Amino acid sequence: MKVFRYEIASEPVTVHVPETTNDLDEFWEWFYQARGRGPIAVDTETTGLDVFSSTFRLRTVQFGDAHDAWVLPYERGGYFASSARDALARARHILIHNAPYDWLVLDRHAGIPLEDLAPWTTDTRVLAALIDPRQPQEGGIGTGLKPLSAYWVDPASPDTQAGLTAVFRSLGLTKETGWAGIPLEDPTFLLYAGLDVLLTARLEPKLRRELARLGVRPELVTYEHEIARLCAHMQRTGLVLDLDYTHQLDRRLRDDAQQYADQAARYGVTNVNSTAQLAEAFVGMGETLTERTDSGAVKVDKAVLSRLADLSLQGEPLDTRTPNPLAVAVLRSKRAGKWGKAYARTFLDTVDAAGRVHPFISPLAARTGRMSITRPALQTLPSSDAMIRRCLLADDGHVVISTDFSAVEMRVLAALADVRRMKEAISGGEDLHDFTARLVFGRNFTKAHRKLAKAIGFGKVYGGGAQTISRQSGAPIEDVQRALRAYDKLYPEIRRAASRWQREAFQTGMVSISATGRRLPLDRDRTYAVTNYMCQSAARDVLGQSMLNTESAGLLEYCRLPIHDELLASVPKKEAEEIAREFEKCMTWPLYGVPIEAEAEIGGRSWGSLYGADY
DNA sequence: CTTCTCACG
DNA sequence: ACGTACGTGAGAAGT
Repeated sequence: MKVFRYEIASEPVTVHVPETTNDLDEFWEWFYQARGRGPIAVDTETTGLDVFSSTFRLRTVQFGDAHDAWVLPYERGGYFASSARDALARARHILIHNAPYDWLVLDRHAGIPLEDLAPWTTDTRVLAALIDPRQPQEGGIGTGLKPLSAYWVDPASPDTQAGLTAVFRSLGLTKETGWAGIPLEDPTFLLYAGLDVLLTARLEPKLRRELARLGVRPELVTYEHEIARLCAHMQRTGLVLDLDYTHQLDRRLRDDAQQYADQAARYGVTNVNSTAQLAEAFVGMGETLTERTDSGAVKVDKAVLSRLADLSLQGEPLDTRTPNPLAVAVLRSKRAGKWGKAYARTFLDTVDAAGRVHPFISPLAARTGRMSITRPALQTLPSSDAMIRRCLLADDGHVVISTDFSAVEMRVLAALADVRRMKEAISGGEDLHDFTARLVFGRNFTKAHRKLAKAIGFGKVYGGGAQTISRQSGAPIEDVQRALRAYDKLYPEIRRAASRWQREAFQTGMVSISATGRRLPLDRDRTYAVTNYMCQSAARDVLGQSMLNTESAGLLEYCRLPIHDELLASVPKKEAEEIAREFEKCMTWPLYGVPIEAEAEIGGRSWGSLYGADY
């Protein structure tokens, strides 16, 4: 047995590393005693983050409480691996920091199903995010184990990740190769592996106490763990990648980017992504660039380039001037380059051996509680063109279904601010922006009137003023100001609620979301954003509740991605109609008496089929 | 590491 | 006193 002694918060702690079968008997003795005393912290060390790649390996599984950690060398197999598996199966209450990752590691590489582990897990990262969702750069503690431990457990707690990176370097390894390459006997590796569970075990009671002190409802904590499990479930399922098409697309985009870069080079631009070079070249061609960025540099973005290229932002010819050929080439090269690299290439880089991509779905990523999806960022695929979404497919024999909420943030606003006439309009089934336009501009309102009514609705939800609404919608500022006054008269509850919320936020530095009891920190100099925090966060919880409804209805196996106001699914072709109605039912329910409604769209085999692609 | 740009809801 | 559009992830350049 290897034994390391260390000190956390002035208390001695011990890290045990079993080396023989006899050592494992000692582990089991500790395990049963510890299980009787309370929860057991669990962590894993692995070869990397790419859980679904064929080269991924599970190296160690750690167990611990506040004083003892046990690092089981899973990689050695045999009794070491089976002990880790048995202990996980017999644990009653498990603490994990960032559980979705370890759930999926243990599910895929230790044969412990997510379904068996998740119900027994408390995720300290979830607890921390409910206390303060802000990242360090936003003034929060962050949700990493290191900063949380430093704040709640021991200011001197070691940065185990940074410490290991140093060890990697001394062994001639890098941050990328270190996790796979470091010998299983390395003392720093083993010590730090043990410290992570000791810190997690000590973090949990502190976070629990703080949640109680803040009055956070236990139901919210439970709800967030359920949502985390559903997200992990979707991540495990993943989406089928059309490999042939994606390879072809990857090549085509690379060729396009190169071809248009070559065109740009004829005008002296060697790098289409260099705004400085572009600015210089355009000035040399006699163009005038007036816009500046925040830091005072010449702004050369898509809007500027499109104007020079005589194109609308959607890429349609405007016929207002002679198109600048450099601007046209740069727009095309940049788009092809980015779409190729960020999407097509990332799909191919992350696809597993079975041909599926498994994006990281982070259930509590944004400070409003919104979920985020990374690697690949499937929430941000281009929607103006089906070419990228066309890469992703429903399962064999399935079709895609996308079920969207209808104007969910406006409905949430109507519910939270109790907006009488808005609620009447929604309940009456009338299109909300039509309704608003009719009451503000009269019976014969035009399309432009509806557009302005919609823009004002957005302005309310985002906390914007007349100037921004005017800029965004293109309507003259006077018209916007007049319409805003009429809007406030029509829906007086919005302004009243907004100032009430702002006052609260200013006094407490906090926004509290009534539906779930979530609390969000808001800077005192940004209280204008309070309405957005309310709407965005409550809408996220509407999606969360709807996801739980889909599980209750037996639809979880079909769910693929949550996209803020939409659930993407893959369902058997023959049952698509029926299942689509089921999804709509799960996502249609009243929030404080306001109907939240959703509409399902059935596509073909590829996600792109919902965006105009044939297949 | 910061800035700029661009994709989404 | 006044008004402020919100929230993300990601690539590339430049410091």
